[in-house]
Amino acid sequence: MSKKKVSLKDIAEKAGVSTALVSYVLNGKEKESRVGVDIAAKIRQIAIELNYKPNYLAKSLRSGKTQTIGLIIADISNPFFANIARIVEDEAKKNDYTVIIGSSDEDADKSWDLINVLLNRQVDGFIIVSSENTEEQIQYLSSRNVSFVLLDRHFPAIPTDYVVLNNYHASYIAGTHLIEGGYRNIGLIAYRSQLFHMQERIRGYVESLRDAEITFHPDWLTEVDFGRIEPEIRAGIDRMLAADQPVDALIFSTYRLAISGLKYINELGLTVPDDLAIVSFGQAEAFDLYYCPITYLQQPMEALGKTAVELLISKLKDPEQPPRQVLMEATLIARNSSKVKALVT
Amino acid sequence: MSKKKVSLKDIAEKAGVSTALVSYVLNGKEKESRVGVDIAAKIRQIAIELNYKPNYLAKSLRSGKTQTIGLIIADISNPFFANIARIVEDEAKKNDYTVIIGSSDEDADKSWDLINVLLNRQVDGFIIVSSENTEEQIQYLSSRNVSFVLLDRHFPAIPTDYVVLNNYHASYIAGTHLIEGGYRNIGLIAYRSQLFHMQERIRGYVESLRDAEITFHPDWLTEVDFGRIEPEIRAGIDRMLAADQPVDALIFSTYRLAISGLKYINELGLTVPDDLAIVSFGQAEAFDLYYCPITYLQQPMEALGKTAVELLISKLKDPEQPPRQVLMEATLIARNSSKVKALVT
DNA sequence: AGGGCTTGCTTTAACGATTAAGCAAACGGA
DNA sequence: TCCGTTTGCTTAATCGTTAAAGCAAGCCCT
Repeated sequence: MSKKKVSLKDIAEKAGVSTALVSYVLNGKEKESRVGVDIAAKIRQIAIELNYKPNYLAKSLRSGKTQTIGLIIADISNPFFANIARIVEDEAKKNDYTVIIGSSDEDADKSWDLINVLLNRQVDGFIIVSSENTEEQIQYLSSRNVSFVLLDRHFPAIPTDYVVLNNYHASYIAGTHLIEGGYRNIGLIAYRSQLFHMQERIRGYVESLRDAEITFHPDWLTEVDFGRIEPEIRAGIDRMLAADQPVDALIFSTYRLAISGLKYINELGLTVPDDLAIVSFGQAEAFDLYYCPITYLQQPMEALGKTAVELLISKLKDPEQPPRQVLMEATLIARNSSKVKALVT
Repeated sequence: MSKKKVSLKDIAEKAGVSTALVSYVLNGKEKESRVGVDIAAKIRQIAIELNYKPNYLAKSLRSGKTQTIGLIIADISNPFFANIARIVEDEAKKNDYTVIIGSSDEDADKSWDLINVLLNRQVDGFIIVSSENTEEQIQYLSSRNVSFVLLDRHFPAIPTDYVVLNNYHASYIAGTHLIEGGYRNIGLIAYRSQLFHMQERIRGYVESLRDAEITFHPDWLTEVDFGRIEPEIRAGIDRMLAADQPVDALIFSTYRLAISGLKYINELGLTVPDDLAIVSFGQAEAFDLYYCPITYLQQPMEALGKTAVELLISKLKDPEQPPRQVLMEATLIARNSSKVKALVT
């Protein structure tokens, strides 16, 4: 496409020098390479005149670096991840990196595909929001000495760089908040997943009950299959409400589960928070719009995204450095959906 | 990073032939290049053994093609665009293209930046959701003979390839739907924008009123500044409700306006649809979750994204072909927010 | 048998940039 | 004056791939 590009050679010819000199000057290596002051000025001048833009492909081929980061995200249609993507992109650009985003759609095969495509494209490193059953992919990258940072989710068994939420604590806070609001029979809806962040969310919830000396009732925990969210949430909520000790509050461990669950709660004609108090992970416009604004755990998205980029870039500079791990805290944004329980007199 | 890559040379050495032969074989040019059948087989064999992966950088440098598409989106945090991005990515991958996504955040300067970065990265072509005041950017690309397809928004004054919604008709349908539901005083909230798609949405609305012989009242139209959505929507709704002929129905011309508007309507304590019927462009989980599900104009996202990719790829194959324009229809999904007006007796 | 075609491969240049190595001219020191 | 250093530039190799051009051996045809 388009007009012929300006290359070093064009500048060299116009200046009557070799391409080497031009390269030295335009890369600020005039000192080390003993380039004459006047010719350097002339070269710079001509470069501007011709509006020279270096060819990244050639640069990359030579250097083996593409200044490109591969971002593999579990689900781009989730607004949380879409925002993370935007933040990562911005931050990367500030550091002169370009980001190639791929969505694995929570599918291990798609994730493999993406990794291979991006490796082929010679990305310098990865930021990865891992899906289920992708440990081997992470191991593979590790074994090939590819630089990467895990974001939002990590595998405790594999020593890697990562930036994640303190999911245990976030969940614990959510449980405690409801308990302090007078709710006693608190349910949790989570994904049926081996992913550590999900296990931690369950653990935090369970321990918040235990610390308040509330006996956890197995019926209060619904684990939902990723592929069958709708029906399993319905069944789960039904079961929770029909339990010996029916739940009076629900924690949703992700945004998507909350959306689905709230729809069903609407259908059932239940009122939030009188019939059922709600706290959810994630954040979304939908929560503001709900007739009763939803209490949610706010994740430090900016910080998560920025830190991931920082860690990766620092790793790219010095691949030998030991892995760094960052744990961040969520903030509970209390709203009406979890307001102090009305006394039943 | 990582182990040394396998190159054509490695295969050539192992097979005891020149790299040229290897290149011919692995590119399926054995016939034209008269490569011996047995040596071809041997080369292929070795390539598999060594797990050869071609170096895209070198290929691209040589060919001038990167098999990469730049996707510039007006706002990635908008779920509509995030979904479009995903569809474009999938479709591109099917055609062996990689997508680099950039969000211009509705900002012309950022859009310029992105275009330059991506041009420097030698993308083969662009798919662009234009922001306001970016005609000159489109003109520039045109004049440089860069291949691109406009998506969702276009500039009628510039002859380009594009794939957009029939915004006029969509808006007309929305208006007509409300009129048929018995609403007479219908307001529209739109962006204050010169972008053609927005103008068309306004035109469609106005003409739906005219065709129903309803006199359009200027107070019924609120145009909102992109940077000041919240306050201007509030002011606009206040004005519409205080008008001589207060509105009994509202059309939101984008998803984001609807979210903002509905929040305020909630605050005012108005009931949808009894106090105010609603129809909105865009689609989102939030609309399902609202206590009264929102009627919306469903856009053929799949088709939009896929067609854009198709047009672009076909343009890349033959850059000389005349521009093609595609107009798609929205479907009105009627729900409770616009149900037939209860008779006031 | 000698000229031309076919077959099967190699050589070489090129894409655009970087960089080690080389080389001539000018300069400095004793 | 002579040798060694510095200065200022060029040459050439390299990254991995492609493709035009070249070349030797074997074939056919008359």
